[in-house]
Amino acid sequence: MRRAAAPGRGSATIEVVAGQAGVSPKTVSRVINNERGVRAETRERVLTAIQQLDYQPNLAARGLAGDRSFLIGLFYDQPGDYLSEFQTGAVQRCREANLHLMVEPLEAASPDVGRDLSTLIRQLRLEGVILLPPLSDLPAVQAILAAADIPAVHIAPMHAQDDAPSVDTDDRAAVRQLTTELLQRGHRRIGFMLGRAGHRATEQRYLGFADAMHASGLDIDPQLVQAGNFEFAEGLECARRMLGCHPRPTAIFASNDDMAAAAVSAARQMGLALPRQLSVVGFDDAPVATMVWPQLTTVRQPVREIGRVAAELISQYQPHRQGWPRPVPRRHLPLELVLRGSIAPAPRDC
Amino acid sequence: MRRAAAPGRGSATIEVVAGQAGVSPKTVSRVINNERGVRAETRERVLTAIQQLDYQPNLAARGLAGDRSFLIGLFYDQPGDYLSEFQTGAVQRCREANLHLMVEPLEAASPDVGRDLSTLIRQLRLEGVILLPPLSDLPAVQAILAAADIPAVHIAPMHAQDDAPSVDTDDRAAVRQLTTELLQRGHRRIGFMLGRAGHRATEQRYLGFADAMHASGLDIDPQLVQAGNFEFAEGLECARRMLGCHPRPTAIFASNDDMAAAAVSAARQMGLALPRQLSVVGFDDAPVATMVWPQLTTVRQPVREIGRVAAELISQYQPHRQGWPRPVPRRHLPLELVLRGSIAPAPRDC
DNA sequence: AGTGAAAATGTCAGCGCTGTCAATCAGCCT
DNA sequence: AGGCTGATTGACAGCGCTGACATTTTCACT
Repeated sequence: MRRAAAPGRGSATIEVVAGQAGVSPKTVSRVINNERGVRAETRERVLTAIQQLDYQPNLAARGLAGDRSFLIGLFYDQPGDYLSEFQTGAVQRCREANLHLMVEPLEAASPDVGRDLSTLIRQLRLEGVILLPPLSDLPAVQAILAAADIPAVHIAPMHAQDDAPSVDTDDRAAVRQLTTELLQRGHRRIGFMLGRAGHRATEQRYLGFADAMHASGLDIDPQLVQAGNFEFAEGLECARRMLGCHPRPTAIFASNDDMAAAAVSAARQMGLALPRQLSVVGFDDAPVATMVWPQLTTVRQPVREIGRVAAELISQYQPHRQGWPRPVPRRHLPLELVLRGSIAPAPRDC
Repeated sequence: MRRAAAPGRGSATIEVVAGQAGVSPKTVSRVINNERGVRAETRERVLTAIQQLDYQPNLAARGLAGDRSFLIGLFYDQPGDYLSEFQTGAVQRCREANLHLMVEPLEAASPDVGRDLSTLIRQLRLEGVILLPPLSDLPAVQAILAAADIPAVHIAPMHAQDDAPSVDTDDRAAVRQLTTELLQRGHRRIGFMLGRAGHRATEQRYLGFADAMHASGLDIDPQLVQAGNFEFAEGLECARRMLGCHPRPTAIFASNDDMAAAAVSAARQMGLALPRQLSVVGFDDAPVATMVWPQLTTVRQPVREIGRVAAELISQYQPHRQGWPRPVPRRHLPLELVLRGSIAPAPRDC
């Protein structure tokens, strides 16, 4: 039995469009889905009808009939600026591909991470997922995804999977270059503040630092390498420990801007004049980078662009062909060095 | 013709569950949708079958048959910490209600804001939307929503609509209290830095300041009220202008922490000792509040909780009854004052 | 003009649920 | 026991679209 149509809501159906264009519903469907095998003139006619009727295909019906969902999942562990920038980029790209993005929190540390993910995937029938670090490196997550045969794009994974595309930036080179800037300004004792364990960024940024030091024939004083976790409070402790060393470092490279800001703060509290007595470098070009004085020399990440690219990669997956194009796509996005007032030549008296 | 089922993907259908439980599919449907009129014992049997088969109803099919989408839209204009905290809370609540959240950027300033919104609503067939400021005050947006008959929850709207629920916090009272703290410490010349025009927060926070000043019989020096826009850079300018006044203010109340941090920075650059020569107060308890020295006295917003409540309100809408419960739900969430080192007694010599 | 192959278009069932309404059942009264 | 009422349950079509396959059209070439 035919029920009353919802009043006003929703738009015309595909049949109405077909009538208006003088073709069968199937042909309209072909046009909507951009299938080949429709004469240009016919396509034009259909498109016109769609416009005239302001027709929007019914997602649920398309999904049910075609066994699709048009949904991409974006999973994150930590809310924050990074996430919201990233998702803004990803949504933009999804719109162009006529996909939609479901942004979902997922606790990396929770023992239920697998079950939670699994439920979401099956409930939403996601066509693909994007994993933000550190989720991109969780074996439990990868297992679920593989079992469900869901394509995943990993953002800055520590260990790139052979069969999973990834997007990252060359943090190592950027840190190497910025460390070299410090070396060129005469710094020899440089402290390094590590990020949270288990992140690619943590590893790569340190390696870049080591690269530059070794290339200049300098040894790294283990006392001057402190384990932070990307957070300000921890950065404060690290900085204090470093600045308590003798001889004191003349520069500190922090793995992100929050910790760099902490270094600035700690130094100031110890009465040091910045940047004369201490140079500080950070990473991310976070808002705080321009909120401290002197403003931080840092590295700008194109976060929104990374989001855009991640969404683009997902849409390259061919479900019914062989899956990912070969070789599996990997994108490395360029980083931009941002030189600001927080670095200066090394003091003489050191 | 029956096509081959997708291999492995997806779960059992409602028919399989019905078979296992020895009831008709319709009864399973009743249980899933929590309809009344199912005997407790029958319900139990169905639930068991669902568990055993790990059945997940097909969203697309439910949507198509029931003319629903199970989707709530969250629209934002500005990415950032606020957004990502908010959405985390909203998603949590949505999960409990078996709804899903689509987070979508929408440029408030764009002339296409209406068209963009309209497309999204019709494409996704959203069942409700949450509007973050300043979208919550855009007439164009409200018109679209009303025309499409979509329930909307407004977050911190300037002008609460009679027929639209809203969630907000009593910024006015919080600022009044904190201003009083300054007054009690002997401050008389207090500068106030406004937020971006068009936000409820901007208006309410200023009113709270004015309340406290007037309650103490003090006049507000127009020179000491400067128009910022919630951003650090602008805050820096505002602070410089204020601190250039004679006599200099002994305290500055900024409408958010970024601008308060700017005030700290500006004061420091002018050689003032903080908090001895200048007290500073912010709002939000943003990360930067504990990254500057001295740490900012501020107001903590329960952002995640606001998100949760917004999602809860949306699910109170009764599409086929009279719409919103009466009176239209409005929630005011409590704010927490956070007293930190950035305020001190007013200096004598002023 | 006639032929065959490829291109374009159409037909129709069915995706997995839920709305409508009909059928059945349990409990209660006379 | 029979009849009545309200509570449960079931039968069935159809939501709007797309997959598989059938049919028609087009067009190059004989």
